[in-house]
Amino acid sequence: MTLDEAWEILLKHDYKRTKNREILLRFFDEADNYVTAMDVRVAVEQDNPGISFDTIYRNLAVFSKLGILDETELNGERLFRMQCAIDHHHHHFICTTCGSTKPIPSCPMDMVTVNLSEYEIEGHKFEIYGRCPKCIE
Amino acid sequence: MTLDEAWEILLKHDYKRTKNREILLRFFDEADNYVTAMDVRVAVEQDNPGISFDTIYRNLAVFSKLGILDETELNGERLFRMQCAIDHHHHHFICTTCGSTKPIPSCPMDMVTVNLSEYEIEGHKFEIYGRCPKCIE
DNA sequence: TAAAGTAATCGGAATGGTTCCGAATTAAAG
DNA sequence: CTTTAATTCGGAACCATTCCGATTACTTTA
Repeated sequence: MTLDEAWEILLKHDYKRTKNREILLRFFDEADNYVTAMDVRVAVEQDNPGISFDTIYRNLAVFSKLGILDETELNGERLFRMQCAIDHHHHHFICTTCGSTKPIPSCPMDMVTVNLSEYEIEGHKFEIYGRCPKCIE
Repeated sequence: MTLDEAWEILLKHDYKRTKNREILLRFFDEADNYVTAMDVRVAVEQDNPGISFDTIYRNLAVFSKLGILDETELNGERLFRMQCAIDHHHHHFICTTCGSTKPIPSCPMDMVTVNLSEYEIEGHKFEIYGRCPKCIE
């Protein structure tokens, strides 16, 4: 997802164009790993040294809700990254060392044979964890 | 997994047979939903009113490490349940309201076509979330 | 472009789940 | 029965996250 697409979504939902949101989005636009709120805090320090965690978490939650960011969890920490540009639904391998990802084009939901017709499905999660080539060395 | 099997594993790894472990295992043996540490605390109150969270978490971590319990995470909370008796590897639908589960026999790892040969795979997660028939009403 | 209204931000305090710590207790081995 | 090491307790500490009241910054409207 590009910066412009993100802003388009935000403005459409009546969120204002603020300096902090621009800083956050720019950061995620360049990073392509999953990062924590603390990572974000450190990374945007030169742009806004006094940015509060309240602001970070509040906006990350908004971005996540609107589908601008992807969110997952590892060892009790929340991780965020820019939503992939790839148009069709897919999943990821996630490096547990650096947070980098590799897309997995297929979705296991297509192959689930169990009868869940009486169940109300809200979502699903498929992720492969490990170490990427760079982090193995 | 039965109580006896759990104890067999624990003793084999030189963990002692204590009252608290027995209480915890008995509880998980009867419950078949994913529960939080707080749920455990409340549930075992009559057996040991003064049981500390330290004891609960410490033992749950041991059980989880030894494969006696299954562990997952939902909305920032850790959830535990007795490891399934089903012998072959599988996954679960998890009710976000009551924590009950339904097995999904297939594993998406069998169908992943992406080349991950240069990656070191540590694990994977496939879960479907939603509401079970009982909780829909 | 000034004023008004509302959203967003800040700093710090509060929260909630989890872990740590030293002292006391308990299980297993000798 | 003693000894030794693991386990437990209670409470403090920790850490990520959220809440709060006061302040600041957008956007709209005139």
